Amino acid sequence: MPAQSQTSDSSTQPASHFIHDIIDEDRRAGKNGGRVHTRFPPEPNGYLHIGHAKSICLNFGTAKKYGGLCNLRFDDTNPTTENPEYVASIQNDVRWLGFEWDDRLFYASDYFEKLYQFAEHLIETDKAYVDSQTHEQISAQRGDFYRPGQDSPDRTRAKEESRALFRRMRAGEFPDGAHVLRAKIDMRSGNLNLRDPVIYRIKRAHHYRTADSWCIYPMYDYAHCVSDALEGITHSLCTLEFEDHRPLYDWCLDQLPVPCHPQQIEFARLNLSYTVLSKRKLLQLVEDKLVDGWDDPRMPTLAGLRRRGYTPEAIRAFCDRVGVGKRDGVVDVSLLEYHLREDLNARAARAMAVLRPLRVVIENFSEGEVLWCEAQNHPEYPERGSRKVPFGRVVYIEQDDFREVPPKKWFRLTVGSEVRLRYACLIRCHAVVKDPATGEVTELRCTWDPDSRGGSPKDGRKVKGTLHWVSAEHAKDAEVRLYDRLFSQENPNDGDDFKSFLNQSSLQVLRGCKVEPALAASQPAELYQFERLGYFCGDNKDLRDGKLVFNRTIELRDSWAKIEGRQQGES
RNA sequence: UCGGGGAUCGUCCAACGGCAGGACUCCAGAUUCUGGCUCUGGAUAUCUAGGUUCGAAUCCUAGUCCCCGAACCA
Repeated sequence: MPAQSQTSDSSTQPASHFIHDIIDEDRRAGKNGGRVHTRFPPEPNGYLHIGHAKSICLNFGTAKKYGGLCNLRFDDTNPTTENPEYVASIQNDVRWLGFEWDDRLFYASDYFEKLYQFAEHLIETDKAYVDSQTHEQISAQRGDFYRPGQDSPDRTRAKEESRALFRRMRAGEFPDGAHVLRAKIDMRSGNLNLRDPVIYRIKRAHHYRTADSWCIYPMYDYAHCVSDALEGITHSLCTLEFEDHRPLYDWCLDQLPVPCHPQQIEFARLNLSYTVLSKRKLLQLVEDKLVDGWDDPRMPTLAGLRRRGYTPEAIRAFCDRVGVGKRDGVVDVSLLEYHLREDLNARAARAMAVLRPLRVVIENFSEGEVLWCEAQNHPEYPERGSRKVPFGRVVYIEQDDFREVPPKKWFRLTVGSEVRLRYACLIRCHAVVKDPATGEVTELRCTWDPDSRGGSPKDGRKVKGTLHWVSAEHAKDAEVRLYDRLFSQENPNDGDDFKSFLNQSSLQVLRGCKVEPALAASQPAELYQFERLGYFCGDNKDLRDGKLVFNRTIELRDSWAKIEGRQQGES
């Protein structure tokens, strides 16, 4: 059985929720002929993040559940912020997450001509007019939360005149901002979105797909609902902030001869503790060089999570567990980490690596002799085989696994104590060698028990501590990047400036780490558990040309750190 | 002070007039050649006040609090 199938992908049948209740009811009533067709509609103005993953899983997952389809559509109606790099990254990320749109890749910009014709239809039916006032005049007339708006003097403009002006807008006869096309709805509505919203503006900007063929561009509220209808979408799922756009969504479709009228349903977007999930803020981190690009392993982008070592299965399981509701809240990042560890524990091959090496000399072990130790690749899956790890007279252990003055409940190494070197043997420490200048421990002098070859002593005595180690003679050098959460505050969105909550030690680069020789063959993005430390992966950019670079995806749970932390709290 | 939403363990999600349940987190223990994994046990919640009902998280009334909304952004 391939290792892949033994992982913990729990994405078989996602949990039900209020949206599926609505769809169940629609199907019972025979709406849309029982058909379910959704869409994921990103704007290509940034990289996808874990919040988008929730929407992707919802949209593609809903289609799958009901035997329907889900389109990928780029909502590219604002040429000033969008570009092909984002289009490419989004497609790459959706595929990586495990979803496929087949031949249903669409762009709102593909509908520009149709959108334009529908706009003329609105003018013909007296449902839209060209307003020639300034931006300031229009916004002053909009009123506010407490006062109704006032009709524009152009609201009663003859439709022939509006039509002529609109055509001249398209033809490029006016400068940016000279005119706009507005829907004629209700300037006194309590819903500001219905106070004659602008649906077309003049904007001389080069569009990454339509180049310079247009100088007028449709606005979201108008373009989105029509795009949905043109694609035969049945359920248009979006986030809560669009709730009071729904009357406008419905209004537009009610005025136009579109093939169908999709139902917009809003759900709560994902928020995660200790991070920010807004494209604006993420873009700032990138532009201000506070992180190393959109795929920095500390970023909550899918590209960043991928480089960090997250798997699509872990992210999907997380999105499924988070659920779908209408309350906006903040999901604890520990839930994400739980699903990550659950998947990685099943998936990752075990290996030994020493991050902060401490030299250990086994005095009664012959110089030049090598003991080849049989080490399992995965203790829970013996069928994944084992490897031979060389052991010699000099090995490295983790500095942190030795204490001259052991705290309570310490069962690692100290002078006089005995520990197991995993898969190798038992050793006992007799003496420490210190740097005379600094007093720093530089070497341990130990002896081994030849009757404990493989790690199990012949007399069956119990040894509580087991350490990971690497033979000095055979070790490979590696760079290891230790990542921690990007923000030190649980909700970095709370204060005045989210950047002031950046965790100053979110990245620690360790050089001169010692890894077991088998790791020399590791590949970019390959996942490991470095025993007793955590999950690591080969960096997908910098692991190359024989240079070993590993990213720490996440630490193992560390109950010793808790005990010790508590002890220190008590003293 | 307008319009739209929302209030259930610390967190997220269920319960759709009939025993408030699950997951994460936390705590205690068992097991262990990873202080990992696994297993067992435990702690913690219906915003408030009235009402309807044999029975209310759920229905009604009145409050309170939170979120979103005044781009020619999406």
